[in-house]
Amino acid sequence: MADVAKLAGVSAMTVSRALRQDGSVSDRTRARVLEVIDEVGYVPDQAAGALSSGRSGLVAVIMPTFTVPPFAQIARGLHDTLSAEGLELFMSFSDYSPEREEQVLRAVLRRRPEALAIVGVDHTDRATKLLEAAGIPVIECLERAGQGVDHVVAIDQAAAGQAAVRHLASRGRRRVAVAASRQDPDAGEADRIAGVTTAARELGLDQPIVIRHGSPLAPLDQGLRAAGEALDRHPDVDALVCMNDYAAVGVVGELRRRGRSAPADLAVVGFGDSDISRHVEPAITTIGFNPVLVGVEMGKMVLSTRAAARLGRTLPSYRLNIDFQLIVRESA
Amino acid sequence: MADVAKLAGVSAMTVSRALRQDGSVSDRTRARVLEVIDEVGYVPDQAAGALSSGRSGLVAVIMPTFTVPPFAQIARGLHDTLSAEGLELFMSFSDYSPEREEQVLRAVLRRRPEALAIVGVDHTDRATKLLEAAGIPVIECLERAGQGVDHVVAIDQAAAGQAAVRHLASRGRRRVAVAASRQDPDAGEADRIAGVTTAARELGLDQPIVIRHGSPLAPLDQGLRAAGEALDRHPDVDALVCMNDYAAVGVVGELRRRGRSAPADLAVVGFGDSDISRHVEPAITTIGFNPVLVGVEMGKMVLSTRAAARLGRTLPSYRLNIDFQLIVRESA
DNA sequence: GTGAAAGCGCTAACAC
DNA sequence: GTGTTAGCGCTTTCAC
Repeated sequence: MADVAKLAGVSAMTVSRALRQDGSVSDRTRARVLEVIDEVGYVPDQAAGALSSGRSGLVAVIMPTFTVPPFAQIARGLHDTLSAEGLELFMSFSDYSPEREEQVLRAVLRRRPEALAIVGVDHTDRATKLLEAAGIPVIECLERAGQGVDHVVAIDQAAAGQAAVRHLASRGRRRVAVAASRQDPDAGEADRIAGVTTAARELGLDQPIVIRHGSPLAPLDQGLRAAGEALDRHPDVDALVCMNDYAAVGVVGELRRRGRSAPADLAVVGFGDSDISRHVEPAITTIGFNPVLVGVEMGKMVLSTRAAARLGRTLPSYRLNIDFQLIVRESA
Repeated sequence: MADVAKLAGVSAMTVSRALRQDGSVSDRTRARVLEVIDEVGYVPDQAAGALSSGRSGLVAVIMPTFTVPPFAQIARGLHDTLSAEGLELFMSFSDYSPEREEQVLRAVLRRRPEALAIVGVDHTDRATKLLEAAGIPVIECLERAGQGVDHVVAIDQAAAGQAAVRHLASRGRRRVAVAASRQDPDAGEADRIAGVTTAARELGLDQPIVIRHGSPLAPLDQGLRAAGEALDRHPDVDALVCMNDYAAVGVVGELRRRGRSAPADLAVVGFGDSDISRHVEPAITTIGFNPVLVGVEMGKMVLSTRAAARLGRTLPSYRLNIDFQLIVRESA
C-alpha cells in the first residue's frame, strides 16, 4: 500500500480511504489511486485491516456437513444475503458431533468472525460458554422447540413429526416406524421422533418403532438399510417416517429391489422437500420447508443485529419459526 | 495474550510458543500457561498471527457451487486432507461464471491464502494474471484436457464422452443427443460434447444433437426439460448423454411421467456415479469417478507444494489424471 | 479533503 | 528455555 501511495503521490491513508468508497476523497484523487492500484496489481491485506479495525468481514458458519444438499442450500441462502453487505462466509463442518463442533468453534473464533451461524447440533457446555464469551451475535438454526443461545431460526420438528403421523393415520396406517441414524440422535431427530410418538399415542396407533441404521452423512444408504430392517424384522410396520428426502429415496429404492413398493407395502414420508423428491418414482410425500429461505432468514438476523450494534444497541434474542407444510405426493 | 502472560508470570513470547507446541518451552511452563489460558478463556487472534508470521493458515477453495453434491464432496476431500495439517478452508462460489470467479478471486486473495484450489470454470484473462501474481500454489480441478495455470487434477471429459458413446453404439444406438446447460458451456461441458461428437463420427453414428436447457445449478430440472425436448422435437434420438447424474435422474423421471421409459425409449447416461444413481429406477448408467478422491488429491498437492516451499523449493507443475470408468446399470 | 502518529495482537530474530 | 525488540500492513484518531 505504501508503494501505491508513493506512485499516486498521496499518503497511505488516502489510498485506504479510496479503497473503501469513503466519501471523503475527491473523485480525482480516488481515480488516480485506483488507476495505480490496477497498474501494480495491488491487493490489500485483509488480515492487517481486520487487526487494525477490529472488523474481520467474516461470518462463521458451522454445519453438520455440506454434502447433504439442504445444508448446502442453507449456506447458499446465507451467502447470498450476506455478500450483499460485503460479509464473507467462513464455513466449517461439525459432522453431527458436539465434540467436533466445540473444536471447530474454537478454530473459528480465532478468526474473529463478526457473527456466528450454527446449524443443528447440540452444544457441549464448554461450547456454550465459548459462544457466550465471544460477544458476537449467534444465530442458530435449531431443529427443535427448545431454547437457543441467542437468536434462533427454528424448524419445529415435533410438529413436523406429528403432521406426518396424522397424515399416515388418515390413510389408514396403524403401525409407524421412524428411520433414524445409528449414532446418538441430534436434537432435531429426537424431537421429530418425539413428535411421531406423541401423535401416534393421541391417535390411538401402535407404539412407533425406531429403526437405527447408518450415518446421517449417507442418508440414501441409511434409508436403504432401514427399509430392509423394517421388511425383515417388523413386517407389521406399514409406514416409515424418514429424517430427510434422500433417506426416503433410499427406502423406496430398496422396496423396489425387493419387489415391494410404496405406498402399497409401506408408506414413506421424507423431510425437506428436496428437488429429488419430485423426480423419483414414486414421488416422495414430504414435509416441505425451504432451506435456502432458512439461510436467508439467518442472514437477515445477522444483518439486523449488526445494524443494531452500529447504533450501539443490542437486539433482544429473537426467534423465528419456519413454516412447514405436508406435501402429499405418491409415497404416502 | 499480554494478560495471560502476566497471570502466568512469563512473557508474551512464551505464551505464543506454548500455544504452538513449539518444542522450546518446558513442560511445566507450558502447563501453567495453558491452565491460565483455560481459566481466562483466552482465544488467540489469528489475524494478528497471520499478519506477523505471513501464514494465514487458509487454503482458498473456489467452486461453481456447493449445492450440487459432487462439488461438496470435493470440498469434503480437501477439508479432510488439509485439516490434518492445521489448514482451514476458505470457500467461495463462482456460480459457473468466469466474471464472478474473478470477483471472488480478488476477495479471496485479500485473505492471503497459502494455496488456492479451484474447480471447474475457465478463467478470465485478468483472473489468470491475478493467479500468477499471487505467488502461491494453485491447484485446479479441470474438466478438460487443456493446460492449467499450475498444478492440475484432471478429469478427461472428452474421453468420458467417448466412452459413453462407444457403449451406446455397442447397444445399437444410432442417434445420440447431449443434454447441456443453457448458458455458455464451461470447458468441461465443451470437452465432453466434443468427445461425444468425435466418437459418434468415428463409429459412423449420426451427428449428435446438443440440447441446451436450464442452469447447471438445477440439474434435475435441466434433465427434465432436455428429456421433454428430445421427445417432442427429436423423436429419432435414441440416447441422451447428461452432464451429471442428477440431470439423468431428471430425464428418467420425465420419461416416466410421459409414459416412456429408459432404456427402452431412450438410453440415458449420467456422469459422476453419485449415490443417487444407484437408488433410482432405472438405475443410472454413468461415468464413475470419486469426487471425494478428487478433493483428497487436490489436498495432497497443496501439502506437497507446501512441504517443498518449506525446503525452499518450487515443485514443477504437476498433472494428475483421475481415472473414470463406465458403470453400466439399467438406464443404458 | 488529506496527512502524521500511534497502535491493533501477534511472531521472527536474536540475545541471554 | 525464556525474554526483548522490532515490525507485519493496515485503520483510528486527530490535526490541518
